[in-house]
Amino acid sequence: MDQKSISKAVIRRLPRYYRYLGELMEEGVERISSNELSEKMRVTASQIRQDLNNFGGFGQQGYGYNVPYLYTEIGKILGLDKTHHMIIIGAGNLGQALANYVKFEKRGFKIVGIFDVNPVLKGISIRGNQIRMMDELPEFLKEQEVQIAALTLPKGNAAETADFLVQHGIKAIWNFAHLDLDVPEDVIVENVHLSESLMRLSYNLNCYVTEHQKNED
Amino acid sequence: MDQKSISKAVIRRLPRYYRYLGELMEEGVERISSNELSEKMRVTASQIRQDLNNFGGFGQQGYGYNVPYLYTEIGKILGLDKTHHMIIIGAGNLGQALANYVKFEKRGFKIVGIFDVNPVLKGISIRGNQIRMMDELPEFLKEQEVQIAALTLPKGNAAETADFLVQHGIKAIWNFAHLDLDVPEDVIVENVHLSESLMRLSYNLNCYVTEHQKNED
DNA sequence: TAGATTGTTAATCGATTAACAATC
DNA sequence: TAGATTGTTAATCGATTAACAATC
Repeated sequence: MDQKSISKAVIRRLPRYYRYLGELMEEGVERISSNELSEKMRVTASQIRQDLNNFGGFGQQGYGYNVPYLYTEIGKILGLDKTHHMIIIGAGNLGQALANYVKFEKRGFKIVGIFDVNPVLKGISIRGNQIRMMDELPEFLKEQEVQIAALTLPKGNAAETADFLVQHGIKAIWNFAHLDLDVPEDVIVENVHLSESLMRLSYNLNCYVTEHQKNED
Repeated sequence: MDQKSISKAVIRRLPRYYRYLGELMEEGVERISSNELSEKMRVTASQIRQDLNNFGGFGQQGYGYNVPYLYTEIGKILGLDKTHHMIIIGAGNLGQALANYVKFEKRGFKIVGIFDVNPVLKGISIRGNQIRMMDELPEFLKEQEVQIAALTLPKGNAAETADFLVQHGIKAIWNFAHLDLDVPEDVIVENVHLSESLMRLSYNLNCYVTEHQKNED
């Protein structure tokens, strides 16, 4: 499976397919055609068929797609059939919010540790995980297998901390800090830049107002 | 200014330009060429020039771009020169994390209210904002001008609450709930789907492992 | 002026959509 | 079998990159 060659645009859409199929399953829907799904999701049926066929023929001519089967298969593609161990670096508000977020665990993302540099936070328990100090991290990573580190730190310490994580074997960083991390090629970074998202919202708000005013002139 | 015709890909990149220009300003850099910036940001110089020229000629032949000027102009395009009033709907962990996030206010996003349905939370103060009950919202929106509502609710109540917000005049929703909102055309929705982001990370992790194993065979 | 670098047009590349033959 | 719907190829559309004339 040469998954590497699949375009980012397709990957971006996969979790959304997964979500809609999950909902259909909850509704007890057994099968769906690309056409029906296209109406629900407001994308073209063509795109759905193209996207799915990157990974193999999940459908059947004259029938459509079997919902539970397709759901499971997309889950496998996304690696949701495996358990991933995750640590959270930075036990501020956002870090704690992530740590409290129950649903991740349902999808196989298990939070096994929370770290911070602030001694005031030491030992505070969040859903069974006591906050640890950063200097315990190297030892911790020797004992535990951890695939993912969520980085919820102020910009100032983030670059340095990311280096530290990489040095100690972390291969994937879920980056909430407002900077682009510079990591080796084999380390995966997924960015969540909340402030950029908010700026895009603001841009569109701006647009609407100007368009609106224009029409009134 | 027919901003409506500018592609989403360009808008997605604008906040990143803004961030880099801000950093350059802090470093005291006065001017930068598209070439220098392209090396820093790891995009093509051509793309930078194309992107910026969607909004007008900010540069000067033979000189490049004036950093503070360009920073200000992109800020204006993104609407960061205006103050936006924001309310947070859902005072759970994520809602509280957003409410505590100081930096938004620096960019002109002022949190003026936090709402929840859980009476236990009533009156708790977060950075000067007491958590209010949802039934106070209509009154509140009559008195205050609010542009943006951040929706940090469980999926179950989100659709209904979004309708409620729209009915009471909210024109932009920053949606953290794991569903696609169905709103009138003139209402802006900006989605932050954390679980989808995590799935993309997981996909790439998966990929790397398989590629890696393949090479070892 | 000469050199540098933009703004902008043209060429390329990739992603989306349309069409239809294959097949359940 | 006939109807439905996929998988897949071809056509279109849009976004990115390259090239270069304009100009500071």
